[in-house]
Amino acid sequence: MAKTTLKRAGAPAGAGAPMSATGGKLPAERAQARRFGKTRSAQSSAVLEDYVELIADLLAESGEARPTDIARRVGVSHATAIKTIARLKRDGMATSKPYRGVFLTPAGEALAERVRVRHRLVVDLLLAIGVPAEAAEADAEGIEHHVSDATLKVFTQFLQQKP
Amino acid sequence: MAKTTLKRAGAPAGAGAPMSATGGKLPAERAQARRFGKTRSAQSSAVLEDYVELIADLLAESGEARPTDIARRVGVSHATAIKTIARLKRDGMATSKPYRGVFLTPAGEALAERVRVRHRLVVDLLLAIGVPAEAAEADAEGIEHHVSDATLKVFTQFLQQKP
DNA sequence: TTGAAAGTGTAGCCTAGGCTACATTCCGTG
DNA sequence: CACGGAATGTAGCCTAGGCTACACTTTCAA
Ligand SMILES: [Mn+2]
Ligand SMILES: [Mn+2]
Ligand SMILES: [Mn+2]
Ligand SMILES: [Mn+2]
Repeated sequence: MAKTTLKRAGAPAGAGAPMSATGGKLPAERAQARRFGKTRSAQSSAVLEDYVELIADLLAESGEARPTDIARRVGVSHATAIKTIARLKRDGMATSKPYRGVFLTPAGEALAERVRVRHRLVVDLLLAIGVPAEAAEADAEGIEHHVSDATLKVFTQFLQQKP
Repeated sequence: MAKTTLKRAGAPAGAGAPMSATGGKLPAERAQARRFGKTRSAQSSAVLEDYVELIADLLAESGEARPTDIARRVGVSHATAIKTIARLKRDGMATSKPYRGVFLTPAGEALAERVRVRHRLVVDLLLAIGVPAEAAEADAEGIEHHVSDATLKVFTQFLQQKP
């Protein structure tokens, strides 16, 4: 086939930092990988966080949290909601008996409270810098799961000094 | 078993708004479901957006984007990277031939540019309100995928008036 | 020039989180 | 008190996005 032997481009041999032969992987690369990993891990708790927050809301509003109500509010089928509730139970966040609605364990309530506070803080910050209400609510629903404690603290300070 | 017939709690009959019998579902419920749906849809493009941005970076830095480099930067196995690249190709964002590295289509380059600008804007906003650099970088990696155009515009305005 | 190391690709497995279809249970009315 | 409709639960299917193990190709150094 006489394929022309293509030399690999870039990074010839001693490109930039010598990387000290400690097994490769420059610190900048590590840092980026760690950030992506953090994002993945935050994302993996996002759905459960939203469910716990929502269940707490329903319990506070009406005294019960039924799968169908949860499903309608989240916008998924009831079968999907029930499977997610099963994961919550598996993780010790919720309890339920057949046909009897869902309740939160102490761990679940604690998580719900943290998530609720964080949600409100994110919305308030977006509003404070001028984001329209509906966009703030919509964006916060995704953003909240990626806001670290350090960033959350800064949000709080910003909101205190502002008004 | 003599299970006491538990009456369902809450929402007795005429709770709050009459919901007009148009098939149920109060507007507030709809709005919340729509927000959750938006979040799900934003999330589903997140990984592909990050890959496209990263591939553009690698191409700019060194002229090539190889699966192993992508995998190392993202922090996943090379097999996972290759499968994601396959999705990018399926979606018309990238091209590649066996053993020859990955390139972006015009659509892929356009997406990369948008994602790059948005990423920077989110980081800059976090920095502007006082978030420490490393937290800003880490959180932005997740937040960016949930920032709407409306919110992005507000971020731009905020950054212009600030410094 | 050739062989070993590095890179690439494939196969197969797993979980999360969606869905539809169907079976079962509950509950308010007639 | 019996039904019929609503709610609940189960089964099975799908894709995304992780992983390891193994096979094949390329590249580079001896
Ligand atoms: Mn959320
Ligand atoms: Mn929320
Ligand atoms: Mn990202
Ligand atoms: Mn990014």
